[in-house]
Amino acid sequence: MVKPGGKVAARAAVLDAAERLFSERGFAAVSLREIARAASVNVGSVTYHFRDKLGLLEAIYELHTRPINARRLELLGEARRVADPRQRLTAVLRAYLVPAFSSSNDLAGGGARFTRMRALLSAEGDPDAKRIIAEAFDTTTETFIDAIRECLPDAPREEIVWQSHFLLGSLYYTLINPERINRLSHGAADGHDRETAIRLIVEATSAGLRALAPAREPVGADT
Amino acid sequence: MVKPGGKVAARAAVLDAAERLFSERGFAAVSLREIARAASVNVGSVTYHFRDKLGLLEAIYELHTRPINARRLELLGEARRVADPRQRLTAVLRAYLVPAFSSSNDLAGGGARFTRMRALLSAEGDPDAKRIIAEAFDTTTETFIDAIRECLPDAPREEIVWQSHFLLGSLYYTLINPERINRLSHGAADGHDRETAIRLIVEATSAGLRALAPAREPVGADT
DNA sequence: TCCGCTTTTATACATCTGTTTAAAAATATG
DNA sequence: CATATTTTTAAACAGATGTATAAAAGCGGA
Repeated sequence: MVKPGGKVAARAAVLDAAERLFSERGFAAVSLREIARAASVNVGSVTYHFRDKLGLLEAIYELHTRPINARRLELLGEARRVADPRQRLTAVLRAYLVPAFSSSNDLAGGGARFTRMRALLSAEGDPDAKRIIAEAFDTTTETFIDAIRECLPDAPREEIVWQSHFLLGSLYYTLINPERINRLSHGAADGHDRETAIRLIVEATSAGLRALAPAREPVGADT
Repeated sequence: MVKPGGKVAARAAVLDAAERLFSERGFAAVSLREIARAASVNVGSVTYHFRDKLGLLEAIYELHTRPINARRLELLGEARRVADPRQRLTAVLRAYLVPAFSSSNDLAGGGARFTRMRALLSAEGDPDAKRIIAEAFDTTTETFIDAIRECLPDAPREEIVWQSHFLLGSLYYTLINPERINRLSHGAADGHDRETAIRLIVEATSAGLRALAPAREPVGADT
């Protein structure tokens, strides 16, 4: 057991440095020695606290998975109480996105840094890492798919799956390559602007989702 | 100079093996010895033909960049001649996607394998690799953004940039994680089905784009 | 203070990395 | 065939990697 007040500053420092480096350059490309150096700690100290490089990754996941999912479900509960189906859909999508995107200042509580790390990890094929990633968020994702279906009863479920897949791809790619937005927009837009990113991903996804539902209203606002 | 008819089978074999391995596991995670082994060739032979690990990556890029861009512009030319703006938008998006997605059987001519490799590379932060990736496709992307603007004159350019960014993110994530579609859909959909993927990405993106055009922005998106 | 436990350190390990070298083999050319 | 060039090979290089080990240091409670 780790005694409170004991000299365990190293553990937190390693955890923070590892998360930062992993989120910047991925899992395989960062060495334990680099993490140790960044945390001003000996290499052996890393394996002492976390057993493995994979153990370190596990610890990072354990730190964030629960809070992010909890916050997501909390926001989802609020969203479900929105009466207007169209606004409800927006609220549901925001409930999914915001906790994954929001402030990374706190070590715990999730945030963009951790999500960026997950984006990089999902790209690396590392089979051992995949075991850790595996379905840490899938059940929550399914809950959201169900919530989306409640907003769009006529849309086929498979296509909702595709759309939410695109949402995640948009999120990940924006976290991985934000400067591409600045480049292609000639500076008119900023890819690091998280609020704008969330808003536009939500708008794009809800438009895509609504396009799935066979036109309910025969007359009315036709695009 | 490489004489035609010379025993340069090794070069092609290395190129193919490298592209396959890079597209499966990324750049940093694949070693030259692994590539050499897969191509039944000596390690020195790889550096003889390609100088570097980076030279190898350059060669793969040179093999695909031009054909893909040529095919894209060819299809774009056809798309621009579509009269109906809505159908034209769809054709423009397809012109962008199809060459990046289509058959990977031929070594040259581009395809999903090469695009998957690019998706992985864009995730790895490798600065040397970034130099090679840099803007091999950005000018083509700008051409497409202009073509989209012609279909949607009222949409602000920055938001078109964002939307095409999401399109690329959706494409990449689908190529990286196709099995997630199968998992979340409980087998009702197949993430490896390229035609469906193209169709749905096009539908989602055009819906998102069209949502930009008519209504004015409700300012200030607060929770 | 001394003791027992936790944490940190230095060091060593085998293995793998990208790259280079010089010799051997294969091929083309006269 | 003999020669010149291209291509392939085996071997070695220095450095980095993840991990293990044993000694040292730090610390809380008696």
